Amino acid sequence: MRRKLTQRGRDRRQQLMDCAAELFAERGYHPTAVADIVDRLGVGKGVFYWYFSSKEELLVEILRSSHHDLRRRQQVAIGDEPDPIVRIELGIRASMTWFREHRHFFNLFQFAATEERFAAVLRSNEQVAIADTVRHIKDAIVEGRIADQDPEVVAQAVVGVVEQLTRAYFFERDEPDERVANAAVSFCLRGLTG
Amino acid sequence: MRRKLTQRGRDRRQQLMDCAAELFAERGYHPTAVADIVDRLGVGKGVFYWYFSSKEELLVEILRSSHHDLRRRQQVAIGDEPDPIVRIELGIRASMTWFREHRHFFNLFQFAATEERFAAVLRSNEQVAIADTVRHIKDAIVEGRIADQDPEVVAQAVVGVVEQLTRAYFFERDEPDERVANAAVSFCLRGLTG
Amino acid sequence: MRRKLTQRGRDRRQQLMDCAAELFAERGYHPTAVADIVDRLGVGKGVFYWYFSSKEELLVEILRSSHHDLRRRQQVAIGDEPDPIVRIELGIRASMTWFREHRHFFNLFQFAATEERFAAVLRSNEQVAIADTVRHIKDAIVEGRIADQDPEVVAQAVVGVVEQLTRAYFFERDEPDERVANAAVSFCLRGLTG
Amino acid sequence: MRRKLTQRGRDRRQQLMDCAAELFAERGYHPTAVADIVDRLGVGKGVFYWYFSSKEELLVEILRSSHHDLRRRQQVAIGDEPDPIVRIELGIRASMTWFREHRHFFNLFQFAATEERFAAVLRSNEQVAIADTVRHIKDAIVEGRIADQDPEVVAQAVVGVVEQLTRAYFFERDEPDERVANAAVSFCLRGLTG
DNA sequence: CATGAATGAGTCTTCATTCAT
DNA sequence: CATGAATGAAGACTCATTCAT
Repeated sequence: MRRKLTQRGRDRRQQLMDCAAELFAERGYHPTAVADIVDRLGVGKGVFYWYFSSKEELLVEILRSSHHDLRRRQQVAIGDEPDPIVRIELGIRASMTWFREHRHFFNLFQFAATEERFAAVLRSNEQVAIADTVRHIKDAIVEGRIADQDPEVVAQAVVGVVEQLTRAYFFERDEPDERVANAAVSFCLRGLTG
Repeated sequence: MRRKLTQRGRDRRQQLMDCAAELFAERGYHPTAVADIVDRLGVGKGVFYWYFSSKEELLVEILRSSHHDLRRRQQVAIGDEPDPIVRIELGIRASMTWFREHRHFFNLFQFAATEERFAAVLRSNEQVAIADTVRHIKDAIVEGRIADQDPEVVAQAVVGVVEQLTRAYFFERDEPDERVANAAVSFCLRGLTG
Repeated sequence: MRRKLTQRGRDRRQQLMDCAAELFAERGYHPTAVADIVDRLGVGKGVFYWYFSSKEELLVEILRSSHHDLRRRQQVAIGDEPDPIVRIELGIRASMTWFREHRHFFNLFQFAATEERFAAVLRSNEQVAIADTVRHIKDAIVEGRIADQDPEVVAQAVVGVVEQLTRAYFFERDEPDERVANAAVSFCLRGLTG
Repeated sequence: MRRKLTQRGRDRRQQLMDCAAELFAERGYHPTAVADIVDRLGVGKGVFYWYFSSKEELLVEILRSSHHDLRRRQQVAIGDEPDPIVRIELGIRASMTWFREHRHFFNLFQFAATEERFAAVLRSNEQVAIADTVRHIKDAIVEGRIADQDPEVVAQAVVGVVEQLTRAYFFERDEPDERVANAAVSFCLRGLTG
């Protein structure tokens, strides 16, 4: 399903992905029919299959591209900050901000984790995310800023905190950013440094 | 669909729930057909609809009953331990052990969170779990064992750490219990106490 | 798709096959939708998939079972006739009679030959038919009734004559049996004996 | 859809027909999409509809033009041979050679016979072929070379033998020409002459 | 002439649910 | 209680055909 696309083609493809991501997040992947997606865009069903070979492929693409986007955001936020602890903090805040602006992806990732064919994509995304954090943690250990511990395990713990607080406070209720982000940062940093 | 069941009836019902939970966890809720469930048990479709009024109700029941079971396990583990910090630790360890033995529920909870009709059940489950932890945290704050902070936020953080580490190390790889549980406990306690 | 069927079930299955065979023969396999078949029987679409796992499987079953039927007819006609030449003649006449009564299968076989997945079934059917004829021819050769020649090749020639005359005179026009059957028999016997 | 075509246009058109004939023969008419045809030639869909008004028309054209080709071959082979029996023999051999070199058409003719809209074309083709043979047979009867019999019926029989042997030995197995062609000829001539 | 894009009716197939026996 | 059978709406996907560029 690699096709040479004109600009118009690339735009359409993106429209489909955006629209689908929203619907998937709202109603769930399975309850959303391909017809729902194309109807919302006001195009024929054929359009969908011109750009994606299946509904499954579509979700995989969404998963991949959104992860790219999140990661780009983190890297921008971190810039070339020299202090590893601060880098972790900036990463946490950037992630929370991104999720708040893209809440639909949160649900989508959650769902993707539950079916093997999608979970595989998710795992490869998560590996990248963990590796990024691990790098900062290792730096911090080397600099003696935090205790010597398995960097991967604590990286996972940090991810867990961020995801849970994001879900609990941003989506289910509608809390102001700051307080929760601060709490996440301080819990994690204390967890890391002891 | 409240029926008076004989003992045999209650057993059948439980069989259906167990079997369905496994299948749902393996393949996902939607990809699992009612036919798959009854086929695995070698019974007719009528049996299913004798005990449950719909596939949806079945999942709701599974969600409720498994949460009950998890909570019972936590309470047994905690017993009447007087130290709130220790109670938190025991709760964390009990949860991780339970999930390790019931990994299929993990996936199931994850999925349930993604469709509103099930998410409601999950939220009410989670509220209970958070409330339990919050109680210990408040006690610890009162006793001056940990800093004064929003107990609910940190309770959520604890849940996030437990879930993420469980998923990452128990299911995706196959790590020995102890090391990960220890890491979870120490990260959380440091996060709490600073 | 092996299912234990009640008598009612077996009847339904047969109804579906008969009805489908007619439609396939009239309009062609592809142009006939599964919906056309079940509509004609006045049943729901699910019924079809209760008995056959796919439209493809249905045609394969039709092919197999109709060939069985034709062969049974030949065997009945031949009985225990001792003269191999007469056996060949009886076989030719029985085949032509059967085809005349089941003209729809003729078309169906013809179509089946054009798509590999069905052609395979057809080939295995045809092998049986050829083997039957070959047996009589060999007997005739042994008895010195016909010249020594490759029995399989002439068996194929006989089949070709029968099929072509059947098609040309029974279906496209509507000739009285006798004359054409006689012509087929005499052409073939002369072809065999020289 | 009669267009004045440049030389380049005529070539394109022929390319499309050749390519389509191959695909139709390999996979069948219905399973072959117009997209498959143009893809194989590396052109856009517009090209196809420039030269043919529909997929159906394309097959009809293929049928017609291939029959023309086969007939031309027979006429060349027969030349001005004076002996009608030899003319029949030469016709049989030419047909078998042509089919061997154009096996894809064999399948195609077979399919075309199964759907009325194409069968009509085929019938008119076949009438011509039968008429050709009938002419030779009549000549042979007049010359007293073969018995007086319905020339059309035996012409059909001859066609049947040729087609069946061609299919059975040239396509399904891969026999050397000569032996099978000889067998066809001698079976037919014996069938004719008695 | 040619292409990428679009259309949308039509196809096969699935599945939650119901029901006669 | 249990089963084999049936229902039919709904879903994913296809494809002949058309059209703007």
